[in-house]
Amino acid sequence: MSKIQKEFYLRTDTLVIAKELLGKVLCTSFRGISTSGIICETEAYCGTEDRGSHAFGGRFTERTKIMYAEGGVSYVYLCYGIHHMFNVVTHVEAVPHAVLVRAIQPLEGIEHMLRRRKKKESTPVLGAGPGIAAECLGIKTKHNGLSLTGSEIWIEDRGIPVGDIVESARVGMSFEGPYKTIPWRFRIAGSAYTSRAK
DNA sequence: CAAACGATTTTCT
DNA sequence: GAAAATCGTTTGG
Repeated sequence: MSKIQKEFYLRTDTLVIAKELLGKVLCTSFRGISTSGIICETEAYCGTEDRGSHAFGGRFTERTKIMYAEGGVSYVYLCYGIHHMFNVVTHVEAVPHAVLVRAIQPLEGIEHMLRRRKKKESTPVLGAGPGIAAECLGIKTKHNGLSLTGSEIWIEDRGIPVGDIVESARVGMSFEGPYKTIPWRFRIAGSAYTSRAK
């Protein structure tokens, strides 16, 4: 197993990074509890031109400033007051690109995931969705800004074969224009662990 | 300081 | 298929 290094995230083509993250293993280790899962679905948010991005138009606030940091850190954001979204910040400093992890296939620590989700075994797709994938791994807003090359959150390349990648429009875009339908959502074809297609 | 809203999920009909 | 749950961030007064 090899942990992905900072150079991976510093590259400038966020779409390529989003696709390459598919099949990688997202790992967390908080307070001695370790969980991990294969990334099955991602979504790219690219900079100030992207209407769907929090950094659209160059917005720079307390919440979004972490997107302007150097690639290789986490951006965790609470949505609808309920769900934690886990993003990977990419690109060099001052360019607000990020990749949202939308779905994982649970690998290790599944019993912890079930406890966090308050489920027995009722949900067949434990990590299929941006909010619940983060919840499975125990990621909360307090983990915003953590380095992905540290010892609490990291991503490994275990050489898992990916196969075909399906591109589609992003979800939750409540505006009109080209960025509403641009295919910046990527998922592993045929995976049962991705969130449902629209 | 108050008000509106969101990169969603779950549950009920 | 539709509606509710729920709170930090953002925006306006």
